[in-house]
Amino acid sequence: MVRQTKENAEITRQRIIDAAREVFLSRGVSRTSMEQIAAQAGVTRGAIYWHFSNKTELFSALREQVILPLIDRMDESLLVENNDDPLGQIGKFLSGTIDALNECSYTRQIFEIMMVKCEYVEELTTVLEQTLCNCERITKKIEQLYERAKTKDQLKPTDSPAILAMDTHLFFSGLIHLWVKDLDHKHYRDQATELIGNHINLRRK
Amino acid sequence: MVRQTKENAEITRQRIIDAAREVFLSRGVSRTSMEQIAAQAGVTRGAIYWHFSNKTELFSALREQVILPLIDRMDESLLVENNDDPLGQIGKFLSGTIDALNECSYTRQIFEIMMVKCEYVEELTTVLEQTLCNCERITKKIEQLYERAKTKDQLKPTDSPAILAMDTHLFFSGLIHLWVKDLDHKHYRDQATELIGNHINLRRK
DNA sequence: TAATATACATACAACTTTGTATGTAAACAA
DNA sequence: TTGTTTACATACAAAGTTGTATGTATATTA
Repeated sequence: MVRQTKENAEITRQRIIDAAREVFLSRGVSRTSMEQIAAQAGVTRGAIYWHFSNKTELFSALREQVILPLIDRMDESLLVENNDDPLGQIGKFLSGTIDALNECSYTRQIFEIMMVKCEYVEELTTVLEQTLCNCERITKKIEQLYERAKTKDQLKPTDSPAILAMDTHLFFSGLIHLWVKDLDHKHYRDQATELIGNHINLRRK
Repeated sequence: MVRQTKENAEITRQRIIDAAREVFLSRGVSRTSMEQIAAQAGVTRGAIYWHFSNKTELFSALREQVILPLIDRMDESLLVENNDDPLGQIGKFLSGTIDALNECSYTRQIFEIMMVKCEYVEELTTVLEQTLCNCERITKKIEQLYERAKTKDQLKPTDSPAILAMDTHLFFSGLIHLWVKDLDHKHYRDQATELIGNHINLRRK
């Protein structure tokens, strides 16, 4: 097979991405060679270099396939809509993200790659900046929800929405990190929803 | 110089570790070669291979030089001693760790290496397990302090020490991660102490 | 239907990296 | 003082990795 149809080419491209995910996960991004990815995908390096100019671009494609939809999901889930339980909405947003990880092994694996099997140097430092930037956006949206919770009298009057939002964001960052690292479901994976519930309840009036 | 005294050999060994830290930080662990470390240390690969059997062992030596003292510091700082402000003691423990990062650039750099410039695969997966294990220990100690805070009537009566401890641990994990990534001191590095104070105050009766 | 662009496979050259083997001069021990 | 070990430097072999150049059969287009 030397020349495929457009559709087949797209399939090949996706197979390469999937192969990269698998090899990245077991060998780490830096240690995997194009040859290893090609072997896993059942093609030659030629195919990879035709679809991607180098390993960094392949990694970016892999990452964006999961991160962009996830960001979209977060954004729409945090839309400040008419809701008479803003505090509960925050909880649902957090556990919804965990659910997404639980339900989709692709997403889960790519999270693991990004968090413990990837080195953020040179071309990839921008990825970290993007992540921080996204954190900031989400924190602001959470703050809006806390403000609505305050007007609905769900919070303790002494607590400020800005402080609560930042605290929740830090809590959730820690949870995500430990969730990903908790491969044998010892302390975080199975308890995540409960931990989120507890965190939210600590804020209840 | 072909044969050094024991003391000089020890100096060389430390120079190699220091060089590794610097190169790891700028190029990532996987991408740095022994040759690059040797050049930075002003020796040849021969010297490195005499002191360390391979890059993994060199990395471990580098890591333990910082992690072990830090764990010791945490442990003694969390010693449940007679203290009439256990809640404040938790806060001091957390900000003390941040202070340690602020004060020692070695520690700071090695944290950065371990968190965003290193891939945890194969030989290094045990490091992640150790980290989780240590987290568990610290959470338990924090829980003890929250229990003392409860008996001292510092907490809201509805809040349980176990839940508070876990929540604090997740908060702090998130803070450390974001602190390390916040290279331009935008949102976390300069505000860390304040964030910790807010977190503790959320628990106050 | 002929020309062209596509979607790869194959081949090649250059460089890097690793581990080890060997050399060696000085420190140390007897 | 003479071996022996130490603390490296140097040399070498083997393998891996990258990017590109080139080949090629088939879609696609005009």
